[in-house]
Amino acid sequence: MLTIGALGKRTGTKVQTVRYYEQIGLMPEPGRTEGGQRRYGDAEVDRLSFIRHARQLGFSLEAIRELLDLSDNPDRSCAEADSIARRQLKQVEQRMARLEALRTELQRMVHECSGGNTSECRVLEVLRDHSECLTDHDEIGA
Amino acid sequence: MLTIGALGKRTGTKVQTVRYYEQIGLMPEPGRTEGGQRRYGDAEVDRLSFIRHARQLGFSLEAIRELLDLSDNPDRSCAEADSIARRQLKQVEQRMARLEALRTELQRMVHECSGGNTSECRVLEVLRDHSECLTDHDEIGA
DNA sequence: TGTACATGCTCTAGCAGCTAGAGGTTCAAT
DNA sequence: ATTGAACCTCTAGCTGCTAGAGCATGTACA
Repeated sequence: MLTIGALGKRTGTKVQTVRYYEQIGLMPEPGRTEGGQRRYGDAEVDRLSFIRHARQLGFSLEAIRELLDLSDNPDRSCAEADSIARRQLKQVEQRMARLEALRTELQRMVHECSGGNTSECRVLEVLRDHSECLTDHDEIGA
Repeated sequence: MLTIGALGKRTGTKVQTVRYYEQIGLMPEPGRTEGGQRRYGDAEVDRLSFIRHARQLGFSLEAIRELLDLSDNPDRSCAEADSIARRQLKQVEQRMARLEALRTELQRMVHECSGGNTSECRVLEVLRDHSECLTDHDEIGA
């Protein structure tokens, strides 16, 4: 049986985060010692690893909740998990496209800066006047 | 003179957001009517446009605070603004690299999924077992 | 058996960057 | 004078944690 600290170490999760996951119902309420300390077994290690791994892949906690639910019910259709993953993939691709545009704009700003004082700074000028931009980049970056 | 709503429309900013920027000191406290409503002039339109544009390029509010400060002092060195922009560019590039790795992993998961039920779902399997991954992706996506 | 001290506990508040709602007032047009 | 949209302040909520206060437990060693 593992303490919460040991569980955290095994899965690369902070203790506070484990308790947070329990609080929002992602992790089950574990058994306790007489003194009230949490003790975990292998199932919890697996579940938390799953969660962390999905987080690393950028899945939201809500998406992870769904995935865990699917994982707990082996008879349900794989198509649901697949669609969650596809949704995530699409999000990642959209973000990349956005960042690509931002990078171009930032590179242009930086390359055109030639020193001197701020009254003739290209970086500030571009920020002051949107019409100098090549792309739209209407939505917030990232 | 513009109302807060008109200012918002001109700059593509929600009214609440304008008030929020005022609260955190990014926007100045504007003049008021006798009844207590905010009224804005051209300077505020410019300043808010600057802020929104910088946000669209992904700058944090703290970075924007610095940029505005530089913009308000035309005698200071352009190098500072340049370095803020370079920092932002670097961040964008790092995020892109991270997303690139995530995309690869997600594509692999999705492509290997061949239907059926969740007990043999590749998506869930990959999430369960990190050792199946090609990349490290240790840090949280995005 | 005593004691030290790392680790555990709960509870609350904070981070970015807004957004939404309650409950009330002002402004401009008719 | 009246309507109704837009304004006001204040508070709380969103995601996904993280940090700290103040106290209790567990374990190792003498």
